Amino acid sequence: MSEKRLLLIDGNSITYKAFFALINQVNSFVNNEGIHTNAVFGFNNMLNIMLDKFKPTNVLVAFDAGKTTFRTEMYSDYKAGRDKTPDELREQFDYVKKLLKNRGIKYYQLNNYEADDIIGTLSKEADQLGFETTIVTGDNDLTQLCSDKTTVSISNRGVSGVVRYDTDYVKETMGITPAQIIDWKALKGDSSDNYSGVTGVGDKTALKLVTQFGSVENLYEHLDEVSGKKLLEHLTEDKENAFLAKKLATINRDAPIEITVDDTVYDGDHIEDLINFYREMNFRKFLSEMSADQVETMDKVEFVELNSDNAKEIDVKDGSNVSFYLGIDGDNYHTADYIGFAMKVDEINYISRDIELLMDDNLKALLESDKISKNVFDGKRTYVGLNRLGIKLNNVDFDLLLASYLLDTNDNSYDLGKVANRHDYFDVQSDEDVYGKGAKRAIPDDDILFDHFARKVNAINSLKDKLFDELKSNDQLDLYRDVELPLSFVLARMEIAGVVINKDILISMKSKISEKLLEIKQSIYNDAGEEFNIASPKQLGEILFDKMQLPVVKKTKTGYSTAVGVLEQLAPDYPIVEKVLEYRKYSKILSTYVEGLLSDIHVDNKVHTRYLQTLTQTGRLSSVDPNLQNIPVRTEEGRKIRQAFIPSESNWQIFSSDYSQIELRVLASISGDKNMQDEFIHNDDIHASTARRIFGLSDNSEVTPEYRRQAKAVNFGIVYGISDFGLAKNTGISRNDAKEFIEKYFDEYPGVKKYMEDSVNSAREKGYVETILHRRRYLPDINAKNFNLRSFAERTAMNSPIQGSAADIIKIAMIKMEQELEKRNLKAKMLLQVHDELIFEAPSEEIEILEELVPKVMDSAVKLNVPLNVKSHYGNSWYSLK
DNA sequence: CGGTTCACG
DNA sequence: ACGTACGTGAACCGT
Repeated sequence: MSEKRLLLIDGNSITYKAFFALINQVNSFVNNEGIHTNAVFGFNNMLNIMLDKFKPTNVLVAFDAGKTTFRTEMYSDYKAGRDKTPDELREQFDYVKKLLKNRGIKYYQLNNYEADDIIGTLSKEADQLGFETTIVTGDNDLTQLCSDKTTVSISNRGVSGVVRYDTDYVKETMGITPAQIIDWKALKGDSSDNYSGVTGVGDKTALKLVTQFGSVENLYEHLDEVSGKKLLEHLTEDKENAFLAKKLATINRDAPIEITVDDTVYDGDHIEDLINFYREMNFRKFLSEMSADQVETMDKVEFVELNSDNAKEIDVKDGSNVSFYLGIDGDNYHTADYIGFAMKVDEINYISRDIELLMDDNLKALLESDKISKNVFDGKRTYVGLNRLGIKLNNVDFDLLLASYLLDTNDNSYDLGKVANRHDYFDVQSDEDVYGKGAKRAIPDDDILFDHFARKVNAINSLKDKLFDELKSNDQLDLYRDVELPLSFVLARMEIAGVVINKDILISMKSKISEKLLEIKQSIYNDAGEEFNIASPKQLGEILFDKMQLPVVKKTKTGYSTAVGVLEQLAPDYPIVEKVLEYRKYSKILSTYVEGLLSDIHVDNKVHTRYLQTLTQTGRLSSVDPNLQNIPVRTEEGRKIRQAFIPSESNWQIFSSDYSQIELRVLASISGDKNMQDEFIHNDDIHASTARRIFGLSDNSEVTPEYRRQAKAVNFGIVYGISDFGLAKNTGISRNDAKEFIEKYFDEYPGVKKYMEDSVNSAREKGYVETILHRRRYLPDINAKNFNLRSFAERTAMNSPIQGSAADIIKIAMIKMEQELEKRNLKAKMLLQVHDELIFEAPSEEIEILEELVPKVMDSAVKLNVPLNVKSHYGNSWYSLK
């Protein structure tokens, strides 16, 4: 890389691009003074990418000075007819310039000239001085400036994706030199700049002419060589136009600018001003990304290092409140090492790396006390971490992570610093900034670590009142206090309990399946005539569709699709495809479930999953390390995996209860649709009833399995926020049929139709939708101009309250269930939750009790306008539930 | 690290 | 005309 690197940015063009790339969020990017900030934000994003990639020594951003330039003198309609700049954008130009100032970047504009000319003039000087130059812009005009030393990056997708043009690239893609782009534009004109070239000459013809004649001048000297009578006529008639257009298209590389490359030296961010500016703009993202330099601008924090002596002296009165943070080095808190802890008591921050201090009587009693309340970040993590030390965390009042997630499901990072930043609290950094990331990650020395920990407990402590106020004004305090907070500890205890896995079963499955796979693999190689990686969609596609010439059913962005649906269509005619399907099925079972599960077994022969309580956008849980919410059940081969999930004691059983059609029942209840409600109240077969309605059959008539299957698909579609296209694609019926089904459905269930419309309308007005317990999901795209984004938001508006309310219901059931087990002194333990299903282990003699108790608790968890229905099963393993 | 595939509700 | 079913996690490929 050259020592001298100049970055030239077309300020107007990039600001425009940034504004329209983030147009959907224009209303969520508003600072405290009501100024829109989306273009400033997008501009800065682009800047970060270019600075990082190009590491320039010199930078200049050029702006257009005004409407009139030497080009408008030449041609008064130059750039006429352009849409007026929106007010929301106009107000941002001054802030882009402020941003540049604070980032230590020069900018320049010159009366009578466009940004292009400034860039052209400077890049010429830079070329002569031996600079390596990169020009960043949003439009293609500047590609004429490409040279050996100068490349032009054109942003396409939003502002962060760029296409890089250098001389070779221009030659390769267009077959002409960068300078000839001027001649090309002279002939074809430029509609966005509002000048025409030669009538009837577009991109293609212009390119042909330039390739043949080299320049406009040469073309007009050899008009006799032009083929085509019409074309010749047009060229002759529009000669003047062509020469004018060439002048307009030519960037002036000798503009009378008053700066030189020497004036563009880049000296880096003005940290303090930049932080203030980011705060003024509400740019939490950039603030949180700032380097350790930020620490210097933050107030100093005091802390006291704890040791075995002063730890005994901490005296906390009953009725008081402390903030506590337990540092664990990694995601998996069941096994990861401890880093240390911090505790804020009466405005004093106590810190230590010595985790054993927590096990001393004094601190242990404090954490276990039901008289002293605690504030934490991620109570579940803290509970499990302390449990490993034999400490039972008690009386948690505030969980920053949980509260933040309830306020906005997007504020769900497991990094305390990032979450605090999102609530405008900036006196704490993210772990990534303090520890580094990837291979460089390391726990720092005491002084840095203690400072960071002290800031963490400060952040927890400081945000408590603010977040409680916000929960209250959202009407979400009950959801927090009665559901999510108690649930976090129910989940902690389920995770700690774990599930016993019979290793021997998995090991024997492993050898059987491996053998089978070897067999299938050989047979596939035989059919293909060569060996290849069957697991590679690319290689498989080449074998099937190139070498063996199978008909192509569907393509993906990157090549042939080899998804199940595609292969299933081909399977009847091509034995190799059938074998590939077999291979896929067994290798999935082997790698994800047999080998995957084996590698997740702890020393106690159990798997201890982690439920992510603050991840999903709907309020559901998710499960990781291992994911126990997607253990196979639909095919017999896969289902056998469940044989390995067994009770922890002999003579115990696995017991499971699940809600039937909980989402449809929720829909019937919240939509108020009388017809659907009646069907659930009468305990009808809902899919059969739907079939009778949409196919116009008489009441109580037999419903064929095919009709029922289609009606079931429609019911699913309704819950997902239906579209005729989606339904057609998923069921294989025609789009017209799908459309008719949906119309008939809405005729028959008018309450459902109204609910769908109301959901979308309410989302448009409020910007969010909510569940029966006021769980919120914000939908910023609901008013988007982009059809795709908007449609997606609309379907989400219909689906999220349904899926989310079902999640609310089972969460309440879980809390009540744990209480009931305790109250009745049962040995039974709740182990797993799979969205609409709770799984327990219990001594055989308790099964009878559970059969009555669990459904009772589950179906009375929340009072709906329709009954809930719960079915139970039990057996010796998760496989053999009867 | 994004794309594809496939496991679940 | 646009081009989609809702919500997840893990393994693997290939850049």
